[in-house]
Amino acid sequence: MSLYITTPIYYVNAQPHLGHAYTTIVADTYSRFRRLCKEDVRFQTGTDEHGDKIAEAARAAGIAPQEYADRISLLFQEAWPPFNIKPDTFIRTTDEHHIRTVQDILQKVYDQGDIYLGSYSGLYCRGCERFLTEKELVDGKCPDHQTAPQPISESNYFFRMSRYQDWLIDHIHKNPEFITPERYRNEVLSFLSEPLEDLCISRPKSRLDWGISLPFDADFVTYVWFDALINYLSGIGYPDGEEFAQYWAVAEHIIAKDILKPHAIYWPTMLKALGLAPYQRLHVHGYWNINEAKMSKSIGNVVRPETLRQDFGVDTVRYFLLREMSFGLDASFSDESIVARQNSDLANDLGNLFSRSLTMINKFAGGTVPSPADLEPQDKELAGAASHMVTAYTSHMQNFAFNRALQEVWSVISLANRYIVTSEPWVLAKEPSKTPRLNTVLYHLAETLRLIGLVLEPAMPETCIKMATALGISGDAHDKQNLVDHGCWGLTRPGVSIKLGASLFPRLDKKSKQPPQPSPTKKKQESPKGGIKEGSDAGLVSFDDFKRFDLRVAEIKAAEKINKSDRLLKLTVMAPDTRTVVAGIAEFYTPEELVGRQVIMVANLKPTKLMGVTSHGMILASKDEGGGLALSALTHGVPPGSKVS
RNA sequence: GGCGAUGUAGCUCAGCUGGUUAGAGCGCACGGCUCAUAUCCGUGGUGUCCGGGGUUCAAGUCCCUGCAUCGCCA
Repeated sequence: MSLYITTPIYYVNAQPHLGHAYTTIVADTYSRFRRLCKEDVRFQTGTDEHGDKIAEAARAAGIAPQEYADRISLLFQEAWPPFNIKPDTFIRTTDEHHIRTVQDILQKVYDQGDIYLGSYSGLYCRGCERFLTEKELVDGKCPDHQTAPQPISESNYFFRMSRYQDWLIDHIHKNPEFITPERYRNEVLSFLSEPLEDLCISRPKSRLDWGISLPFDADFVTYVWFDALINYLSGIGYPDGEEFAQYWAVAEHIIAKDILKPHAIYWPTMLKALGLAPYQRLHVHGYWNINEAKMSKSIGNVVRPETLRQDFGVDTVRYFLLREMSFGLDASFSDESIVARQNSDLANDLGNLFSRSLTMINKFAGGTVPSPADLEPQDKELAGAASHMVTAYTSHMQNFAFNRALQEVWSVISLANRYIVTSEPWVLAKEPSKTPRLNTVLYHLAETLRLIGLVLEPAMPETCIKMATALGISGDAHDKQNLVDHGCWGLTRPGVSIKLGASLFPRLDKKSKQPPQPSPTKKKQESPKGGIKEGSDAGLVSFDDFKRFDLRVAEIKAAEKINKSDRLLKLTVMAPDTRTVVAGIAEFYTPEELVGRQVIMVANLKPTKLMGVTSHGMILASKDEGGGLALSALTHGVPPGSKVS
């Protein structure tokens, strides 16, 4: 069996964040798992580089789009190796080969009549240079430019997606695993219960020229999906590459839920139009919330994978992400929870089991794994549990239930810790007559650890190398380990020498209780020498605490009363991003006198809904005894978004 | 507005096709051990299983309804 696994290609309008890291780590873990099953795996990731957001960002940065794309793409290429992730291909939509493939496919689909010229109409904002949806409008105006968008219609090319709707519904019904988990399959089916509209796949070059030219009309470029999705084919050499022949039939895509529709609807219909079989499975995962808030640039709580890695180490991050999220559902990230996982699961349970077992083999058996003698029920129980772990783990991994697969391993770790307590090797070691019994116990521990180290390899490759090395399996022998040949009990050869090494995982100091919403960019490691006790001076906060507040200068761009409220005003501020803030100042200021003012805002306050409007920050003001109110202000104007400290 | 999901211990969650005193991990309290990374093991408590109604001999589990949160669509 082979496997072709992909992550989405990441859009180069942002740097890698926790979500990218999760998808990619899942893909890598699954790749490693299938390789551990002796299968042939091809793993692809990459970057998506065309489109108006990129053209715009490049313009803002004063460089060419290609240069901009090169820069950000490089950040993605460099992000993965430190996590022990080595994709077989890193594809870019600006690759020559990709561009040619997209054009070939467009021509083919056009020739067979599935692409036609039609007209597209919508509300167009000249300032934004794009169509806005009704939802984005504020009082019928563009929130960024305060102008009413023009209803215009323009010619564009469309893909006849609707033609394949019935086929797709049928395919999803006949293949229950086509889209998993089931909730997303249901969502897609529900969407498909309404007639599909054809898909607009072009943009006139007069508006956007950063894209792939349509081969049959040089006045247009391809828009988004007909470019991006095709990476899955161009990356393996469609139409006549050897790898395409080998891997397309076994393709599985991993995505986050925000791009479900393109992958579950556009992509299969595109493939059908091309006369290709659809992919095998689509695995859809949820979002990581940060301290219960959505991760977003405007809140300023974006978590960078590299920061995490430096703070916690690769395998702790990999383990945490796989263990904490139930694949398909949202999960929440916080420094506290990752510290808790590291301490309890990794340091106390696994690390300590490993350390105490090896120490005992070293002390009580001269540093070699002894031969087991007669078995007692508890030995059989442990061996049975370890064998069962391998099969249960395998089936959970197949189903993308990484958290459950890991739980299976931890139930054996916990059993092994109990096994030590009940068999008391340190007591056995004191009586020479008990040596055979002692040897049996030590052998069982070594063998259990070998199997644990074997199955944990996909999730924690680095740790497993350390474990295998300590147990006398090193280098080449370790690389050749697999579940098929080495997944059963009893393969450790008595007499093999163990090597003591450093602890697998250090225990981390628990940070003192924190209110939610710490600044995630902050380094978690305080100087251990600092020694300042927090909370000992009632009412005083440390400078570190203060630093967690992100205070910014916000310029008020628009203000309006919120219906049904006497006190609340809805403010649109620039800091420098545009965001909505609700302030309880309507009794003191009219909307008109506020526009243009600069005030001080708490920029990383957890968003909250007031009278139905979500507020992303808090404006600072002072209320005097007489009931008056004065807004915070600066002595002279500064660039919006400047930091206040 | 339409469709759907979710609501279970302080926290995070598991509870398949309805069936004995509702579970796990973390946290907390107490006890034990000393091989080990102040680790490990044992014991313990708390739950109107979101509210209300219904079906059934029996409902956290099915049906209706209300509330809350979230998602998709419009």
